[in-house]
Amino acid sequence: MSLAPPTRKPTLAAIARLTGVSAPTVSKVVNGRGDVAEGTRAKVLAALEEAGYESPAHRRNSDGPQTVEVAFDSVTSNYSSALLDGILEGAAEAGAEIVVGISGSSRGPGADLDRKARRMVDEGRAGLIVVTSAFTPSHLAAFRRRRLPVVVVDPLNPPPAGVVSVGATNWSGGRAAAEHLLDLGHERIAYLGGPESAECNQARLHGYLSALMSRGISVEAGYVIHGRFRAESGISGLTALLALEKAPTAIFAGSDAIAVGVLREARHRGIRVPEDLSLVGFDGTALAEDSVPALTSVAQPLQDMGRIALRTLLRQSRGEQLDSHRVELATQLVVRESTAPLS
Amino acid sequence: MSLAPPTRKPTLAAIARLTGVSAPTVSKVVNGRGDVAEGTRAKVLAALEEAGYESPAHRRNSDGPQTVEVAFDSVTSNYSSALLDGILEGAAEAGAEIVVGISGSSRGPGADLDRKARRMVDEGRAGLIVVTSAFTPSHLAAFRRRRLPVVVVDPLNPPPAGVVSVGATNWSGGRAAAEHLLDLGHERIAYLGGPESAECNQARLHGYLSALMSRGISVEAGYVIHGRFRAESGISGLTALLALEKAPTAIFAGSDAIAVGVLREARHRGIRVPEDLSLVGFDGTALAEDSVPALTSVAQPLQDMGRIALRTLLRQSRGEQLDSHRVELATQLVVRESTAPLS
DNA sequence: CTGAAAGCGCTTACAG
DNA sequence: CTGAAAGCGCTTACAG
Repeated sequence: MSLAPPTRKPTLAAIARLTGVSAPTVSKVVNGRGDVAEGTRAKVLAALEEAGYESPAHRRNSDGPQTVEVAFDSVTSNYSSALLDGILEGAAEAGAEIVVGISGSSRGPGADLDRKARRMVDEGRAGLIVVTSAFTPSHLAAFRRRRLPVVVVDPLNPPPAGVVSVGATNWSGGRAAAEHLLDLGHERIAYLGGPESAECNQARLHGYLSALMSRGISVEAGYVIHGRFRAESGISGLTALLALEKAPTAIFAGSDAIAVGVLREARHRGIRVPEDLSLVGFDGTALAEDSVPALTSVAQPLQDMGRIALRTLLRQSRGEQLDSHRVELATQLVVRESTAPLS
Repeated sequence: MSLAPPTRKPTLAAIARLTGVSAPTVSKVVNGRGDVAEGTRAKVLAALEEAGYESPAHRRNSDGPQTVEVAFDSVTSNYSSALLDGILEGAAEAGAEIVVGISGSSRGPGADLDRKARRMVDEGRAGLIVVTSAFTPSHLAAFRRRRLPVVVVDPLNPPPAGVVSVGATNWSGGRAAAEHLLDLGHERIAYLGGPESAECNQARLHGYLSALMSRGISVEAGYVIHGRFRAESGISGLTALLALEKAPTAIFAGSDAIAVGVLREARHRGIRVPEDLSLVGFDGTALAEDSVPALTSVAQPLQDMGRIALRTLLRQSRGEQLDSHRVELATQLVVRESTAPLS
């Protein structure tokens, strides 16, 4: 039985003694080296956590404000801007700082990822917010090994179990959009979505499908088209829909950007919105309000999503237990000028 | 005669060898301890400087990538997004990192500023990019004292001598906009600008004035109105212009956002653009392309401006001499649908 | 995959 | 004031 030692900052050697492994092995775990048996790693990680060990890299960065890294796929969209605005707001409240980067979507995840995680530890990042990008098990491994918290906003794929994600009620939003069109008498309603595998896209699509099904309406062949969350996909999507034998009378677009593309192509072809074609967007950014006609759109609380993503990340970084691994904020259908009763 | 040693970072021990004192003594000098003879201290300091020794404290901020801080007044505009995109592009090229913040425009500059500069030094920032904000002599003092380089993009006021600024050829752009309208036969041309004191606004205004003057056309009273670079200023501006005895037949707006406001208010009032009113914007963001009718606008190369601001800052931070304290990139008038001959 | 041994750069305590 | 010696916390190279 030993007296509690004067509480000093635990050293690497102390952790070694505690776990019964050597100092070099602890060093390897701390620095995320690969050549450590999983069992050993787990044991050491637990002791590290328990004792509150801080690596030199961590230590030297932890005296200033916390720094959170944000990886966007692109920064030039109203969606990204609104989200960034919310993240910055949250950071200002928490006294944290934001480093912005573009996720190099060109390269596949690999050794690069490991380097990125290592760099982030070296620079003392509190964690990473990933926006509209894929988050794979190999990401998870690289970040978890180094105890870097991650929050994913609107992930492009279902993130591995245990990864926190923030989004909106995409399914209800999709359902609300379709119901609005159904209520206006439309039955030939198409869906022009983003990347097929994107989780938010899937949810919007299935919300739409469920609304149609519950009214006993089946979706025509060719009425569901996937692309990217960009105006170009709206242009090509409308073009494809008009080539169908039975063109739709209404379109639900998976994002405002897509809807703007539809609008542009419709104008180009002399199709009047909403007289000839009703159109609903998704996101509720300034784009929806500014376009002509103003877009009926399912609004996401993007600023709040950004703020909450930041706060959730910091909470994880402080080691707090989270209530949930998925935060979903309410969407709201905002009716403007781009939808009208079927004539 | 010894061969040049492989250039590694000089260690404390190396400095000791160089000066002929012991390592502990060098350590004392580096850490500013008092118990060192003045002569010894001087000798060691000189060697430290000469060899470019970096203390662990210093090193912790300088071994990673360079970090540049960017202060926006707001991040939710196409203007800011495009600029940020360029800045990030430049940072990726240079291996630098970007910390984004919103400049707290609410508080006046004071002791706060000094704190900010001090914090930036503590965190080892390479410098600061200021976007569309005021940069005053007291900023200059706070940053110069700490040898922190600063680059101002589209400053709201003429920055103090010696501060580097990046912008576009606003005067020529303003002149080009007005000449385009004059060429279409318009003579009653109003200017709806941003903040009166903003340098870029002044340049655009005077470009416009010079075009009118050189055709011997005088500007009606009330035809020049200042506001903010926001849609609201377009709405209020058009309202004010329509209340004049002689309403203009064409408007040159100081930004696309202002022009979009004009467009919205015009539509609201049943005024057709360009049939009843010709309209030219400024910036050439996605806003201009997406609005209906698509805006004739003076395009600024915002991405390039961002990239160049970043590169210029890093060059300063490396101590390179700059050729010029003002970098100006070319603007270009892009004619779209919002302008037509005077009928 | 593990750890004894050697080593790194720096600091401390203290004898002179 | 100075520096030989011991020590700190951590990492590296490498034998097993």
